[in-house]
Amino acid sequence: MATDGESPVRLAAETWESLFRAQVAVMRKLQAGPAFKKVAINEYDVLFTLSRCPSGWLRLNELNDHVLLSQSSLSRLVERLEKRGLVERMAAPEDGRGVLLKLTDAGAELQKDIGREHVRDISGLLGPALTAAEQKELRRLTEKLRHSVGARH
Amino acid sequence: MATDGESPVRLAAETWESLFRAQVAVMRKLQAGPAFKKVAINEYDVLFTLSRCPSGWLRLNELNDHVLLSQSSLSRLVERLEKRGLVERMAAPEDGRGVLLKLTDAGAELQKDIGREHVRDISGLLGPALTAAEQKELRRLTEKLRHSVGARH
DNA sequence: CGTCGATAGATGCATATGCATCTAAATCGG
DNA sequence: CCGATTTAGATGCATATGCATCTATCGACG
Repeated sequence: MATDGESPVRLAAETWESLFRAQVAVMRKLQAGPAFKKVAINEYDVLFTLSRCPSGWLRLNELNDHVLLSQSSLSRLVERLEKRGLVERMAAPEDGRGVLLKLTDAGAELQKDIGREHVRDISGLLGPALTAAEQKELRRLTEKLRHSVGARH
Repeated sequence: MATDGESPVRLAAETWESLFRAQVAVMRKLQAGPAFKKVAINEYDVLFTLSRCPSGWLRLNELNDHVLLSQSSLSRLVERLEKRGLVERMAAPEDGRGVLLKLTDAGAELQKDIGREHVRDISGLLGPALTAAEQKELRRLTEKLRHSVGARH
């Protein structure tokens, strides 16, 4: 009946704590980069997500699942991006309540510019920290975690 | 000269993306719990960090390294906690500029209450998602990442 | 010592965020 | 088909956040 000296609950708490702190540490560095003088990190996240969207158009509520922001905050964030000419709104054709979003050309270009720098910064932080195999394993574990958590509706 | 079809830079970006999204997904669930009606998650984080501090007292600037908040925001967050009687301030004895922080009894009790529930929620999210071995590996990798990132002055 | 640059925190001010609520459109039940 | 419920998004309002700046202290150096 010997245990490994650590309860499952405690292990989960420590794992989350460690994941969270790592995220804070990396995020701090990334936010400090010069790219995020032009757009806040949440705003960039929206531009990035739109850039990955195959059809180009994305519903506001789908976007909201992706981002750590309340519905109202996202609504206003998008309003700001629209005022800056970075995104375009359109009423959803199949749902009169819905709003579709798309990057403008200026938005797509800005995303690419910042994205390039951002990716370089990320690589500069993760590269020296973890081997390629470790990064792959970390990616696998966090994907698994995300899908499991997201699955419980 | 065959590669595995993925550049190091791209791998790092995907790894970070995955880590970040997992953090968002988990954080969303945790924030929705009833515990965080009483204190915001950042506020809880401060109470938690103070509760782990061996001497009980912690410098404000050390606390700031831990939390994803600007110096001024932390200053005001602590001010709020003090007004609510959850923490106590003291001038640092060895540094006339510094401020030391400590939980009050009420603060310690609140932290424990919320902490219990929080840990249960975390366990409920990570437990079904990852095996114990996977959690340990995730903890190891994120610790390694954090230390590497934090190390660069 | 006295001056100068650096560091710890606090504060004014503009902006971002979240909660509660509102409107409009879709969906459900009879 | 109509009223009731649910869902998507917008908005008023209070609060939280960040940037720039200010004050006070520390530490280095002449």
